[in-house]
Amino acid sequence: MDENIVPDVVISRLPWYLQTLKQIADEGMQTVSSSLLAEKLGSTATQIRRDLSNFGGFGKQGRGYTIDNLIEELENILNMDRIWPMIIVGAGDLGRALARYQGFQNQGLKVAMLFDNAPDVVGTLVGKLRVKHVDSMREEVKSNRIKIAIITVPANSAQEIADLLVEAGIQAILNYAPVTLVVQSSVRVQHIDPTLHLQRMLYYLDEY
Amino acid sequence: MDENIVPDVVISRLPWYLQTLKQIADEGMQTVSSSLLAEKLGSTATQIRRDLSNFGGFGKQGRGYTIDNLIEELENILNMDRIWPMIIVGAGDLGRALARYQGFQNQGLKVAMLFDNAPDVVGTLVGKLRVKHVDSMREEVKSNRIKIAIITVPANSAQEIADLLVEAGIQAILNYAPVTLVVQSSVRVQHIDPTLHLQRMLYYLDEY
DNA sequence: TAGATTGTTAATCGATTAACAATC
DNA sequence: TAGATTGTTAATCGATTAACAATC
Repeated sequence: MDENIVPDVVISRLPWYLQTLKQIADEGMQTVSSSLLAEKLGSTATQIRRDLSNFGGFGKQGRGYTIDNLIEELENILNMDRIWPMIIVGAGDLGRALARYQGFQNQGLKVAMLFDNAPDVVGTLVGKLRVKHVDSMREEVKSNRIKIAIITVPANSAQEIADLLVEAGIQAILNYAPVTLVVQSSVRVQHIDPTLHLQRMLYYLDEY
Repeated sequence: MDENIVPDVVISRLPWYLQTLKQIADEGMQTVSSSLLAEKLGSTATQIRRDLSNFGGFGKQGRGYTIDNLIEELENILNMDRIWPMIIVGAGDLGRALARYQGFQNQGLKVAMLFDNAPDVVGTLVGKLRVKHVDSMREEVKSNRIKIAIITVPANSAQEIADLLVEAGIQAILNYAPVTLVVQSSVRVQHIDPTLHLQRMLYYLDEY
């Protein structure tokens, strides 16, 4: 009973499927075949079917998938049956933009608190959130059992913040600081760095 | 003469290596072994050596790699020997944050222009850039031979903007809109979507 | 020279794709 | 029923890892 582990590559594609399914639903469709979905995603029908089959048979032969049903199944798989409170650490341009971001709505996610350490920033209002001091962060994370943190502090303090967060019980980190964070393997880290994404594409650019 | 194609997985790791090498250089070190670098990256020595060997032998047996030299080699491979001008489309919270972002400095990248279509935004100043109207975008991209665009417009207009950009000659798109863009295969797209990254981690979270 | 570490080959592992019987 | 499309098995493809001779 331990070879039922679903590969992380598969997991990483589920939110992507979900996003496009919701879009198709908005367009008023009721069902999709794996091949239609593949077309919208720039993926392949076989891969989608194989990915989904890790979790059960959600489709019907000859008919495809009921969109609303598949959306619900994916949301359950991804633990989106509740709203996960998140904290943002760093109330700079990016941290504030993320605090105001509307895109987390209906995605099982919600920014609950925003922290910084600059005296002139702490106490100011960002959207509906008042910036709290980092000194209170450990306690807030613990007592509210918060599991997810978004780091938008400068590169040189990101690791320190990450250590503090992990110690306080954070299990998932979305890191916007341009450094590779080192954490214990039970903690998930996703690194978003525009520079890295752009440089990766630079390689393929024609000279002019 | 066509089986010298380096896999994209390898290319995607080079900016990551570069980032950490620069960091190590800042700490005053002169050389690194693949195993030390691997440790800093949470990668493996073998993978680093194999990745680099796609481009030549940059190290010396028994000694490792000269950091400055390896940085230079990677920068050349990634076409970072010049500064690539980029445009940002969408001057919302995120677009403005990116326009002011200092992290593109010394990375071969520079935000050259910022576009929007809202009358009350066009003409305003963001950092040192004045927001231009989207109507002039096609012409600006063409005449300045700009190859890279960052899209931060709402989901429902992202595909339309992408089509326009590709037609104007853009070859690389960093997409922050929460939709999968469909473009011809000669154009590179990287999708940055905090929701997708977060949901991917949700799967692994403990219940409480 | 002896020790360390590279670059590379061969072995392993894992992920994608093709194909098709099952079935709506 | 006939046609369409799933879920799954087996084949292929590609990427990672192990191991070691070459060499600084």
